[in-house]
Amino acid sequence: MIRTHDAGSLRAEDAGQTVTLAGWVANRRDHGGVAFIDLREASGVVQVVIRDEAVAHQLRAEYCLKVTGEVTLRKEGNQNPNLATGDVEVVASEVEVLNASAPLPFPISDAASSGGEVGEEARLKYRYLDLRRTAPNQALRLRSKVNKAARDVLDDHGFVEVETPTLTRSTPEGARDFLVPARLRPGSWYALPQSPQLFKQLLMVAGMERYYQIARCYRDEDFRADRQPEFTQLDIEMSFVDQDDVLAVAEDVLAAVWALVGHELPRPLPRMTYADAMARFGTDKPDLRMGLELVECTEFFKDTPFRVFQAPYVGAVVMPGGASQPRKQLDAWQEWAKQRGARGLAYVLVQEDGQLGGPVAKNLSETELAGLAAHVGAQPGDCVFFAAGLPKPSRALLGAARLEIGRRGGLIDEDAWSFLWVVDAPLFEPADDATAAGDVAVGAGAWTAVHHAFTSPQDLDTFDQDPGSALAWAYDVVCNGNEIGGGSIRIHRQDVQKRVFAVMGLEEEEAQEKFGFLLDAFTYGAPPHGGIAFGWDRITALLARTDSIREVIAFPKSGGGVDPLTAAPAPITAAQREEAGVDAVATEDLPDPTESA
RNA sequence: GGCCCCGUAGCGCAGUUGGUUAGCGCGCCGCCCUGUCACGGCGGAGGCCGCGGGUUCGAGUCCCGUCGGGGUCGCCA
Repeated sequence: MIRTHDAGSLRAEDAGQTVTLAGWVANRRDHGGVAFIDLREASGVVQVVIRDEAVAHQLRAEYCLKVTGEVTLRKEGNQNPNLATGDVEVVASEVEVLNASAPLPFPISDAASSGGEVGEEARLKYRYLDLRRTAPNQALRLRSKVNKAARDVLDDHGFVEVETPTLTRSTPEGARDFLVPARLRPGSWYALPQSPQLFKQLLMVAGMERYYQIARCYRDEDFRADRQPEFTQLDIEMSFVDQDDVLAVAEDVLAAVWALVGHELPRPLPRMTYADAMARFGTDKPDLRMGLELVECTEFFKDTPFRVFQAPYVGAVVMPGGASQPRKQLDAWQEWAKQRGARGLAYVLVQEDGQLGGPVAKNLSETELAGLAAHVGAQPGDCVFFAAGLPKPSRALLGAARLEIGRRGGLIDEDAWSFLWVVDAPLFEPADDATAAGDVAVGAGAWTAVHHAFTSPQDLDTFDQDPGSALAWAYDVVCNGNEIGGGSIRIHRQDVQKRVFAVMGLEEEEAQEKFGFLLDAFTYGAPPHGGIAFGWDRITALLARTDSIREVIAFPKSGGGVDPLTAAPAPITAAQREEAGVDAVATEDLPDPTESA
């Protein structure tokens, strides 16, 4: 090693030692005859005193230096309490410039960051400089610790870490695949895995019994703040388990990683059924850092004269203190609702005298006016928002309104951690729901899998008699309103799998074509198994207290899937096209799985 | 794909109702400075106002288009 000591480790008791340090110039204060350098490296910062003006004068920010000198106690009054090393300084006897630095595109030193936050575009283009800065650097170090914590837990539980292919076969489920041309088989393509789902099930057939992997996954979809084209899951699968076993291991992992930020997970984590979550919070990932539940009003309005409320579902959410909003703000709520695809957001204002105001009130009956505030739990001064129509979209709107109310009203405790399991998810949803929404429905039947096609029904005897109300052994874990993991107990019996495919209208031949290798594997004594996958980027972002997963990814991509640093993706040469076989004409077109008869 | 916001010096931003030479802070360059730690002082350089078109006597400013970035809805089993 070039250095003998870590700069950030020097303390008063090191005084008198001669040390050699190596690091970067974080800051320089040149006084002519004496100059001070804040030398920064991974362990921290220490002040270096340089008395040779000729040496000090040429130094600039982010020069990479080797410094030899004596650790000395700072004179009384010269200590810097803001620095861990603030009681000492290193008086340089020799300074070697290991490498000079060009002028920086943006400030790196924390002290120099007075000119405001650096834009993300600039940061990502020079990510290697961005990562020299304290906060981004710490985020990656945290991620490393998170990985280790999870590995330690799983290792203790006898898990085997297995790597699965990233060049694999396109399967028709889920998102759009990233495709890679196969040079040796012109016209054929690999797909990058959307998750290791099929492989981890094969590993259960293979007798690994307990598998995990910090797995990179690829989905070619439009981006969001919480989405990258490549992202990471902590993927887990276990044999001979039921739901409680998987949940227990998952809680062990979560407890270990949250312990890194000093939070003790309340175990066991609370559980809520999917139906409950939807009814009470309008979402399958409720944020329980605030109260304020949706109130079911369908029954209350069953004889209503108000046409809008003569609907299969009417629900409400109360905005505390919302009655005093100016008209302009109430109009803004309408705009907000319209942007989410709703017609609007009906509201009633509970005046201080208990009378109901707002445009909706005059459409309601005497009885309704009399009982409404009590039914929804509104106090004088509150505003009550309503949604009416089909249950699912209406609840979704109210659920979103609930969160918006929480944000605007500061009702969310930003320091809190709220975890819960959402269990008992439905096995199927109506396929036209999914297709109407643009989903790629697997199979041509009336039903499509909510989780995925290999998720086990809870009741193996009756699930196909009434698919709409069949429950699955499927579970999601939610933290502060984010789905941070989800999984299921899988189907391990071929007859059950066939019946599930049948409900989804998937012909046997078609199923064989698409998942034949998995179905074949299951014929050889596949064990009962199940697992879970955690959204590792989101979990790390939560732990780092940052909103964007880009902050915890070393080299993230920006909006259009572009890496601002390497400028990938990039055009290829004609020779590359030719060699890769990109333009090879397929001998026969495969049928489009989205076009169903 | 829809909607919203943002593109002005290396970075962060201001720029009035359309008006003459586009500013501020930080950074950068030069000189000075022996106890600073957001050091300080003096001087200086640096702009196709994202790009293209239009309106106008005149556009950073208004209009249309386009590109890039961020957010959001759709989408993401």
